[in-house]
Amino acid sequence: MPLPKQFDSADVESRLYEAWEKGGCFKPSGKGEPFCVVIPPPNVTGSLHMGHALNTTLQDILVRFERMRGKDVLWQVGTDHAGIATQMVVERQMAEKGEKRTDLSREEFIERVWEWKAESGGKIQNQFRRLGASVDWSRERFTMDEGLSAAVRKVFVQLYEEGLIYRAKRLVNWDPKLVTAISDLEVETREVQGHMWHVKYPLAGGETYEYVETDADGNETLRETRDYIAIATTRPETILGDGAVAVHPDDQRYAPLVGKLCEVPVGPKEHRRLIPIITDEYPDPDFGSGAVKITGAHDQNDYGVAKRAGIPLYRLMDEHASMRADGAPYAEEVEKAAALRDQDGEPDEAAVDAINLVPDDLRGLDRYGARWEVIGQCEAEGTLIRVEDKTIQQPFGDRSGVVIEPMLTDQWWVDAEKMAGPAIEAVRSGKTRFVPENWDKTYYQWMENIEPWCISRQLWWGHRVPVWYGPSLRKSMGKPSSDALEQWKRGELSMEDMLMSGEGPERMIPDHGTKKVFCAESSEKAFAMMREYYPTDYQIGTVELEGRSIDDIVHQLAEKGRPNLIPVYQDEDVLDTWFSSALWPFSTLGWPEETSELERFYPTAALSTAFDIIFFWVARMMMMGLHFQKEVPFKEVYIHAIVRDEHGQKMSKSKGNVVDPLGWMDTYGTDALRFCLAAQATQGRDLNLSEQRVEGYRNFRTKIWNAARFVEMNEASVPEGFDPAALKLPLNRWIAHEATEARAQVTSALEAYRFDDAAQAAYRFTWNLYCDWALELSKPILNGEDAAAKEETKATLAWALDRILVLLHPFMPFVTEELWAQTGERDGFLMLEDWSAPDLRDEAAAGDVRFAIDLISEIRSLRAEMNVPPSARLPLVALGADAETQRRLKDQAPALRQLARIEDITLADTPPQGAAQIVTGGVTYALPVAEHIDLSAELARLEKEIGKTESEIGKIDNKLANEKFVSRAPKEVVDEQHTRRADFTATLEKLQAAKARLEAM
RNA sequence: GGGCGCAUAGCUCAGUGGUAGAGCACUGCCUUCACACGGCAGGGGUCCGUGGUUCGAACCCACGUGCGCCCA
Repeated sequence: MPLPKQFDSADVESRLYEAWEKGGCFKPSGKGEPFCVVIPPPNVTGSLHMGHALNTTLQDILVRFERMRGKDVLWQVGTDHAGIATQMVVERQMAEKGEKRTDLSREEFIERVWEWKAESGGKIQNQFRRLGASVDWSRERFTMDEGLSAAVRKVFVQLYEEGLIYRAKRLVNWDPKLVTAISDLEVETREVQGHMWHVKYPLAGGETYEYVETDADGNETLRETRDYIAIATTRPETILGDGAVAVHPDDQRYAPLVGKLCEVPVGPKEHRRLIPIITDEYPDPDFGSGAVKITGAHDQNDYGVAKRAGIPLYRLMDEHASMRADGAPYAEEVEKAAALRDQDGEPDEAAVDAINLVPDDLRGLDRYGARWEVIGQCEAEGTLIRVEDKTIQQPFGDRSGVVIEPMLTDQWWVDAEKMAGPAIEAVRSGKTRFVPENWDKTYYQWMENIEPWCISRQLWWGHRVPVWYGPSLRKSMGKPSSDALEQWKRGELSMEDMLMSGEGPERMIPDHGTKKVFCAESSEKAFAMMREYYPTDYQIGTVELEGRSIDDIVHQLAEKGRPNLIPVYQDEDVLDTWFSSALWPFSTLGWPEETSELERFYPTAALSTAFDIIFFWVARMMMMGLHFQKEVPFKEVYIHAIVRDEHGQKMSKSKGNVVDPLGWMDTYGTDALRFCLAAQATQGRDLNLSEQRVEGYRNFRTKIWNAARFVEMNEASVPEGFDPAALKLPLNRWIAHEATEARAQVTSALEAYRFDDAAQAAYRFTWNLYCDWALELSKPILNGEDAAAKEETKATLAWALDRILVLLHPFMPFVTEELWAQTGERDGFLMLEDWSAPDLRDEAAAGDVRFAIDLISEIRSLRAEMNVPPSARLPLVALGADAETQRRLKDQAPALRQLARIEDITLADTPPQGAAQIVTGGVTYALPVAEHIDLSAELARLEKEIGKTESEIGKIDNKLANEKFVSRAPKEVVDEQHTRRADFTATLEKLQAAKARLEAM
């Protein structure tokens, strides 16, 4: 069946992908050197965007290349569970039916998420199939599947036991809409129009000072007596939680105030708090007033200052970023704050956090409502100096779209600093190498300044923190009297007194006021730990808090007459999705089981990803891999570009310039998109994607298709026992030579992750050598009389086409596989074909064919310039040709006749009358163009050639005249210049002779 | 403020000590029997600027200008 005229990408793509998968082509062969790549797991709710398309295409190119080279390739695929995104998707779905997550129990909700995943969670996987990704689907993993969850729990428990995971109160990015901590990655900082409010903080006790400003030369520009310090803030509502005012230690304006107290200028007048004026390197004397208010619980920078100076961190807001409404009336809370401040030593974090410094009238307002109230009060009191319009950087939650509130909360943390050491060392020592290598700087910079990693999220969907809490034990005097117990139940006796009222020997009893942590890989193990810990006469029961406090539960149990039942509960938080992704290179290979895959494929060979997740993912995989496997997770990290639109703009939904890769795949075919992405994947620069370029590569695909049709129409095929090393004709030996060169170029480019060079080398060989010259030069032979030459040429064309299919397969898997199937009797799939081929370089044959190519090109150029009609045939006269040239002319005569439309070829010592002349390869050729020749045009053309040649000779002469060049430059460079000069001079002489002959006419 | 980049043809980009390249776009010619998603030919460049190193700089170094991005 002949090849169809057109390649139908839609039909071929799905059919072939299925065939590959069915044929087991994506599975490791079990033979050869192991080569493993783990796919960066896409979000299970995600769909394919251009970044995925690029990353997946590049990986697939590498993987197909290595597979064809005979390596034992495992491309490990899977998705991550994307805690927030997935929970949101399911909640949105529920909302459509008028349901809320909290209508369900946690368990029921998680069940719903699994149902959603079963129905709709496979979208991006199918899109990977459309891209042609040769991943091993039989090993697909999901971060929430049983094995990966076991890995997560094991890692958590071990790190906890090693002290590398801990619970602490620190500042996090709090999303008040989603009501959870989120990672830096999920925070998008945007410039928005805002304001800067300048506010006076009166000095305590009405003190005054001389405020002096000077210019750069030290001249005084302002002097006044002030009884306040001015601060500037973009968030006036946080004034309520100020713990200090900070100035730069070198700022002379405020030097007299350091160590003094000033007044927080809002809240009821009679309860104004006094806060210290301190120094810190953070305030920029040139920014605002130079004095910065410090609200440690609601600002990253302030947090640092407060921590350094021991300033209390007053939390002002609740989980919805509304002003706190808990605690005692404001007057009492202020006193508590003052009492804590006056205590010696560091204030207790929890005690400070319990203090609510929001004045009674502002409690329950949202952040912005409170802001206007605060401004209003300042204005009324005259402490508002001025309001400045200002562009400010504001953090937004990328999923919720609301302003992120830096907030002090209790979270689980990984002590990343301790784990970073080996991860830094692994890159320094070259165990893991970044490509391009300058990305290691980004890695070092982050690793060396790494912050504790917040791993807990206040969600339901995810790996639940494997920690259970119960009361700790403390000593008691024995069993309390039943009277005391009754009194305690009625609330007439404190628990303490009740417990101490007992008689008999001392014993351990639960103290519900303090927590005991049980960290274990399963509830069973945790339960066993508890059983061990608690006295045998207590029962242990697991409860879900579901919004209740443990005190309430304890009380309820007591009321029900079950004081011997100890309620324990699991931590309600889940872990950051990145925590499970950090284990990806070994968890997907089966860890914690000791699998043969883990043994064989870890460390993996290469990781391909974009630079923006070096921090969030690459660095963390390095830390976890080194900690748990004692080896790096991958030997090389290829960092590819970010895909931008054709004008270099970042693609974003708001700009509306997002290109859907699937759309282009529909229009141009997957192969064209893949080739385009590879050809543009240069190192060290972003990738500006243009539709015209994809179109160009679609044309390239069509070109290959048509070349194959040409081969087919000539009934060319590779015969049994074909030996490309035994070819006779220069043309055939030449294309074998070029095929060898091309394969070498593509191979070394791919080994160096130079996808652009690899694509270009394959493109050039296919189009500019095979199609433009091999096929064209074959035509006179195929149409000629020499049967043996015909057979050899047909066989070679078919063989060379096969080489092209092999070479292009990693880039364009579909069209190449289809042609492979359609153009011969094949033993198997092209994708499993051997990449290697014998070295068939032959410079002599290459020289012969290049002679023809050069001469044909020169003649064509001359004809075009002389406006010789394409149909006209011209005789060619070689002037004083040497023996080799004569041989070549004889050999190449059919080619010259057909491709340069030469009539016949003769040798002469002097040119015929009225001939245009060209000089190439040291020989002058005359083309009697008689009726076509325009004498002056031909003279002008020759003069131009002469001018160019003279200028080249001039440049070389300058060099050679330079004594220092001759004496200091390497000999071969000098020799080369002599050779070049000789060549140019010979050409020049011949050109001048040609010109002289014309002038003589 | 700290860090990382980029600046080469109209556009998008390779090149990185010795001869300036590609693709696309552009111009002219050609429906020739694989392909007009094609063929042939052609035009087009102070390699951002200024210094320095060197026999020699688009390339190495310094400074400057402009533009990105990351961290704070």
